[in-house]
Amino acid sequence: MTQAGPARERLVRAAVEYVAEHGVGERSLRQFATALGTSHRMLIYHFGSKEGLLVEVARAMEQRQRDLLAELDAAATDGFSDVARQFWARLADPAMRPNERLFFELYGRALQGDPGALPLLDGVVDAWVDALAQPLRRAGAAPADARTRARLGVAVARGLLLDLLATGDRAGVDTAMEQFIALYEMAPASASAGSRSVRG
Amino acid sequence: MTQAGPARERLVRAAVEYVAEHGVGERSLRQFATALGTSHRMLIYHFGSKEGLLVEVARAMEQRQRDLLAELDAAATDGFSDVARQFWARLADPAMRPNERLFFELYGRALQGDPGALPLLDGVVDAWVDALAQPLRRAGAAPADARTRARLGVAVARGLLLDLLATGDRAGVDTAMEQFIALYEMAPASASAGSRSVRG
DNA sequence: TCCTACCTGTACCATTTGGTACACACGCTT
DNA sequence: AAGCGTGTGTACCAAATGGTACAGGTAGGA
Repeated sequence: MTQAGPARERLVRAAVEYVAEHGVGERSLRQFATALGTSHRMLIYHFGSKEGLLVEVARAMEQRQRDLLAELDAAATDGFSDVARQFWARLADPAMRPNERLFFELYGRALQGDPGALPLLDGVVDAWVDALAQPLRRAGAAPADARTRARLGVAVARGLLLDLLATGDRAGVDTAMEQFIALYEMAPASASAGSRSVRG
Repeated sequence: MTQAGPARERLVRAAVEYVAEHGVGERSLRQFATALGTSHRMLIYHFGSKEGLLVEVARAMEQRQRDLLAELDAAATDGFSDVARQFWARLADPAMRPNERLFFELYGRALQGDPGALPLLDGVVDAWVDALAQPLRRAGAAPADARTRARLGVAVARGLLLDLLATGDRAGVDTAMEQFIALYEMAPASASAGSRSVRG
């Protein structure tokens, strides 16, 4: 049904770029086709179905996320707080907003079971926790604590990005992020929680 | 074009309930109609258009959020950390997940400009920051710091809910939330950051 | 009784939807 | 030359889409 080849690769790249900028919305196969400079016939040929196209776009999005992360992790030199600050500055950069809008749109659809977006959920948390926990352990955190802290960090970043995308208040979210980072700098070195349980 | 009346109220309630459980997805006006026990003709009559229906659903969702918040705020007796724990326990409760799935689905659509979801963005951050900053000031925080801390708290809650909805790992997100709350308990009382800027 | 507001069903509309059938062209091997 | 994998255009399909026209029902007030 679906095909492989250079033409397909080109289409995937074009689709990711287009969708990042314009979103998925209620766009039809034909609308995608004309926007991508091809025909709906070709999209069916290469991806089998509309859903197949969206799955591919979602997968490619995941890959972009990972690439950005790897890039930043490789360039790390200073202490972890500074890495976090640089990381956040990259995420909050206006140039990234189309990507993040798409990310949250697909995330939301995936949570509702949309088969065209579900692949995005694969490791959408764990992959980042793994990648963030590593530098934290290097900075001296105990393994279990590093994972918890990484998980919290991912949540803070995503929550503040949701805020930023809705309000556009860069200064406000920057201040909040700075408070978060500063909290760890002020707290006792091994700020391990989790021994105390959250009550219902 | 659009009408007002008890029948409409009934439809809005039914629509919110249905959409909370099944999401918006690509559902057609007719699918909504039969699911709501009415005809697509009636939805057009009461809401003018499909989009009008979704706007109303989004508005009602916002209201539900506020109601939950007000309820918890009114019942507050202990220190803020305990209020936060109770609050989180409510948010993380499995019964709330359909609502939260819908919230994030609509949030994502709104970020992409979907006119049927845009009303959700109105005060989607500020209303919560206002409501959280108040008990924080009562607990002794300086006004500006209370707002920053509230904003960070909203981000943490939303980020961890995204995590929870994707992974289902209640224990993991609970631990992360507990670490976040504990951070403020361990840090110096007036943990005001923001004097230091995030570099680009 | 008539009027008006609210509510609803049937039938219909043009347009668009995702997907298919089929013919065809290119470049490469055999 | 023949065959093959890859790619593409045209034409078509049944089904579904959002929305409308129109007719009518029911209640209450004048």
